[in-house]
Amino acid sequence: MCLRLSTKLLNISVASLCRTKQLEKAEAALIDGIRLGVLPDVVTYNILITGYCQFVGFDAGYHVIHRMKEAGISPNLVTYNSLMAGATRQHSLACCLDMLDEMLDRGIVPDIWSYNTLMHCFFRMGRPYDAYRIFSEILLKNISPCQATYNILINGLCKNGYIKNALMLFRNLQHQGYVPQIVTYNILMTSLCKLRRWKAIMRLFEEIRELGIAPNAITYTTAMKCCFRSRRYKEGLQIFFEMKSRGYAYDLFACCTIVAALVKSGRRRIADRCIAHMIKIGYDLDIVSYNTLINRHFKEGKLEKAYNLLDVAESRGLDCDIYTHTILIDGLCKAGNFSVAERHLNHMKMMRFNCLVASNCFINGLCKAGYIDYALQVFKSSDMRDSSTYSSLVNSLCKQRRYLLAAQLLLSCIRSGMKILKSDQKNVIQGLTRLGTKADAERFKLQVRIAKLLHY
DNA sequence: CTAGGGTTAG
Repeated sequence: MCLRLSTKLLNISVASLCRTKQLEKAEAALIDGIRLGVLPDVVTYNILITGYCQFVGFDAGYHVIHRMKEAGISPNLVTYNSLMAGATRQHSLACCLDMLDEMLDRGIVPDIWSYNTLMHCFFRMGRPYDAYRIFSEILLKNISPCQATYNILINGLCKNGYIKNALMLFRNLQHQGYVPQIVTYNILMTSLCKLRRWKAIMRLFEEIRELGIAPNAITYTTAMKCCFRSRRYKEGLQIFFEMKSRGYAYDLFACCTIVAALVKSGRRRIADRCIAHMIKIGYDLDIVSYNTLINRHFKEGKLEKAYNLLDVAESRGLDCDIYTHTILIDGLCKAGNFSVAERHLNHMKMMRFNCLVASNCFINGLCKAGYIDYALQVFKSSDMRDSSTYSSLVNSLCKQRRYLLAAQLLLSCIRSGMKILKSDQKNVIQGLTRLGTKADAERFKLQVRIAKLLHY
């Protein structure tokens, strides 16, 4: 009895250490426990597995199974569910399926969480149809879906571009008496933010209040970000103040959101106050935080400071990600150092990063500096483009009054199935008309109309 | 124990 109680205590301590990334201390606690005669049980090992999967990787988590066997403990349902979640976190469908197989081999019957996680994995891999097949399987096997099942489904639909369907599902479920959780609202708000559906987001935000559900830190951060994205800085800051008054001390997520928004809108002094606060609290800064800070220096043209910070991040063992590289390239362009920027862009391509945004920064930078012909050359030699690539080029072509070429580019943008900005279209039409080639303007309008009909 | 938030261009 006494021993069982001790194991429970051991588990609580190991869990809190694992949650806070202190895996070495967790291992030490385990050894201390054994020395005192407190034996770890299957729960202890499951907690360790979750920790290793989260902070080291799936393989490290899976390795714990061997240690369990040495200790004479058999893995259970939770063990495999945790490993499936770990595999999903690092986008390994193969490992996730392996864990399911291994589980079945051992005669363990998968529960709703095994299916939830598998469904989540398919969604994360960009395979919504397979994910949906898992959902059907849940229903066919007569396993009761839980709240999380629907959250994963709604989130997966959103992340795979089926936001309308997700919203429809959400409303249907509500109609059937399903009470959405704050998580569900957070998921929908995040997805609508990407579509810049500010009004729809604020309606959801209101709905949360009407239903009497308490918003959490995630809800506030999301709503705040939505405001900033649609350039409603006042509203965004208001949400930030409300968040503070509700007792949500700002965490790294909120800090990064607000600092990035303040830097973007030129409010550097308030941004610095926020950064100072962030550092005072003593957060363990991660690569996203460093990216935010590095970007802040680049925006002010302080390359030296930015590079120093980059060194600090690397010396702390953090890996630069796609954002770091993109921020660097953008910063170099803003400082007029195009040759180094281009070298870095090529470096990124070699490392097989997705360079669309970085390439847009480069092209946009060239345009802004007046090197439009070079920008066009880069554009033609690359197949990475989206509507904002076209927008940058069209914008600066208009400034140089090269409206015919701008018109051509806009048309090929539409013909590739991408949307164009109304303002760009207006700009080109006005330009063509002003140049006295009214026929060109009329022809362009017609061509746009036809292209839109054919491609939307 | 599993589901939701932050950073890049326009």
